[in-house]
Parts: sequence; C-alpha cells; structure tokens
Amino acid sequence: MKSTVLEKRETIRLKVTDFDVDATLDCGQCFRWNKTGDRWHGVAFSRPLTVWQQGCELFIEGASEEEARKIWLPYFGLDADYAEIKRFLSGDEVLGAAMMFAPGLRIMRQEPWETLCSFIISQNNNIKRIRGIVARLCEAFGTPIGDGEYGFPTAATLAPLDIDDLAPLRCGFRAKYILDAARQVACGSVDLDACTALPVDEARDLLMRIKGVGPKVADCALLFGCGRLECFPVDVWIKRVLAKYYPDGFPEKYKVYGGIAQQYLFHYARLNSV
DNA sequence: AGCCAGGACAAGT
DNA sequence: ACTTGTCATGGC
Repeated sequence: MKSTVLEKRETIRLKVTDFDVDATLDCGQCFRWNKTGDRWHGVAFSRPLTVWQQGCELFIEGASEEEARKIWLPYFGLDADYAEIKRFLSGDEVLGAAMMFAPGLRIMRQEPWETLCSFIISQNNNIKRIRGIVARLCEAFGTPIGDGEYGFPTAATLAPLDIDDLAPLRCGFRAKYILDAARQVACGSVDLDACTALPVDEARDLLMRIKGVGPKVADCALLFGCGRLECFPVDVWIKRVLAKYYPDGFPEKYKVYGGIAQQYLFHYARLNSV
C-alpha cells in the first residue's frame, strides 16, 4: 500500500508523437483544465493530474504507471494511431491544410456523463463562461478530493435536486436541462454506457430524448465522451466551413473519422475566423 | 452599450 | 420541412 502511494508521486515520462497538449486541452472539447506556466492541471475520473510536454516527451504527474497506461492515455486520445488517421485524412486537400494548423490536436475520451453535462451547458454560451459554470457545478455538488478540488458530480447526485438548488451556478435556462439529463441518466432511462456500442443513430436519438439535447450536443457527447469518432458536431463555425469549402457536402469517404476531421476544421475556422 | 456566445425549442409559415 | 423569436447570463 505504501509503495502505491510513493509510486503515484513519481513523474511518468512518455514519448509521444502527433500530440500537442496545448492544442488538445485548449480547443473547446474539455472545460476543467488550467495552465500554469507550462503545466496543465485538471481533474478527471475524480483524480487530480498534472501534465506538461517538452517536444516529444509528455510528463504525467499524479498517476501510477498502470493508471497512466490504462486511464490517462485513452483519456488524452493517445491510444489511437493518429499518424495513420492523419495520413488518411490528408487525402482531402482542405483537411490537409487544416491539420497543419494543429498537428498535435487529438480528440479526448472523457467521461460520458461529464461530457454530456458540459455540452448541455455549452449551448448558446461562450467557452469562458462554460468553464465557470462547470467549476461552480463541481464545487457545489462534486465530491471533495482534497486541495480544494472536486470530482464532477454524478447524475445520481444531481437527480434529486431542484431548479433553485442550481441557482448558484448562474447557468440560466440550462438548469432545467441539466436536471432532466441527470434524472434520465440516474434512473437508467438513458444509458450512457450503451452509447459507446449502440448504432450511432440510435445512440444520438437516445441522447436527444433529454430536454435541451439536440443533434449538436448529442454529437459532442458521443464524440468527446463515448469514443464515437464518426460523430460530426455541426455548430456555427462548422456550418461556415462546410458552406465555404464543402458546398457539395463533406465527402463520404472521410466520415469514418468525421469527428476528428471536424475538430481540425473547427480549430482552423476559429483561428482564421472563417 | 450592445452584440454575441461550440443551441434547443416552440410557434409560425 | 424551413424560419424566427426566445431563453439567462456574462464576456468582450
């Protein structure tokens, strides 16, 4: 037991390619990571973690070797072969150009419930405020894990709450959506685990039974939280990109990795204000 | 000060 | 099936 504690304090060093921790954690797919100096700190799976990168070396502080391999590598999308995926996507001229703007951007695989809840909050909202609301949600209802940090509150924790209980979040009209999501997930009416394996159209329809969850939020939950790399969330930025660069529609061939393509395009569009 | 924000929903054509 | 106003709040 003692050795486990000691082991957790070690800093793990990994060789990574096609990975840029800045691009990945700061592209609007996650909302609980903060950068201080060159180090990113965040909480996921109710565990705190610090990561930083120097070139091809990724440093992970706060996890054992086994936890890093089993939990954090998939979380950061480091279990996928992006060299191969990017090679495939570069067959498209626009994607090839977009990928050069953020070569190390990866799609993360976050916790399904946290992802769903976060993107319910994201609707008609800006990233700065989304982060604030998520932080207040965790402080108010999450389980303390020490050092003033909190795990993301479970659906079961939020389900019995009332609208007024969410007032401190200042999330506006989204409060009722959060509660409906929490209740349906907690009672099993919506099974998020099933969403990783279900035919994607069924998974999307299932999520859209939640009030406040439309196609865009559902696709974000599936892409960023359920490992569904084929999901292609369409927001205002992507709409503009599609209109400008894909007037005949996004090519069928690349839809297997549509979500990854979408994220490169999203990043490109925002950077160049397309 | 006023517009807009990683939308969804309801009501109206 | 498409279009429009509305929804809370706050960042810029």
